[in-house]
Amino acid sequence: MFDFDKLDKLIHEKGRLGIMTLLAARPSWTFQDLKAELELSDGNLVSHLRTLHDSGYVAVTKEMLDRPQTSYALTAKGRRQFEDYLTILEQILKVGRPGGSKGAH
Amino acid sequence: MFDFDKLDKLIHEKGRLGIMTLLAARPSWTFQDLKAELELSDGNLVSHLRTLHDSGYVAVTKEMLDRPQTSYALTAKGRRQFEDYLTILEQILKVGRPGGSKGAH
DNA sequence: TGGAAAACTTTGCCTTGCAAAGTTCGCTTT
DNA sequence: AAAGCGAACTTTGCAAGGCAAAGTTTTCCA
Repeated sequence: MFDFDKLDKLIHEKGRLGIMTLLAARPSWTFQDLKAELELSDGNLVSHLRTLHDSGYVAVTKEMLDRPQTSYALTAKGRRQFEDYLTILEQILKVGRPGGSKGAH
Repeated sequence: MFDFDKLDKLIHEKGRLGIMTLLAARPSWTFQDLKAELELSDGNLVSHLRTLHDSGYVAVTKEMLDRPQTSYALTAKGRRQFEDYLTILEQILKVGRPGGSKGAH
């Protein structure tokens, strides 16, 4: 009926889902911008980003400007995986809303 | 930008997300039908259903036909919560797919 | 030299999912 | 009546993983 069990565990976690969504929305994000937008602690944000990087979903760029600045972007793999994830979200919306947009306020 | 942190933890878990989606798709499901559709073990399915019931998201009906048969349905609260959840999924789809359906295969 | 900010590490707690095995209960069959 | 079966549920134990808090390193600026 729908492939809910194929939801990528790495992406399907609130914190990382937030990160992946932002990274998909815009080509590059600084650590500070992600932190401000997602309201996560330094430690948790770094560790989620490392998890995603270790899995090859996210590319990391370190610069030294005025201050040190690390930027993050999706890799091709990350983008593919996220797109598959979104496809399942669409299935859920379709199945979970019988009759289409009937009940929408 | 989007309320990813408002994703209901009770719903945002693969197993229970599957359950809630099915319950939203059709008024009533037997335990056996849920089990067949979701391919979860008895124990896990029961325990997820209990979690949802304890939170007032799911109503339980026990009958004694040929065999014992327990059925499950969403409560009004469960439906509301799930609808809110779906709303956030829509935000994610919108934000996570810049340019709309541009990249869709 | 002292301090601030960015980025990252470490530690520890605690929740929670999951698998596996066992239990209860009512019906059916012999 | 006794045995067996299937549905539904409980229990136990393990292991993964999120989260918070505090500490560390490095570079720039006053």
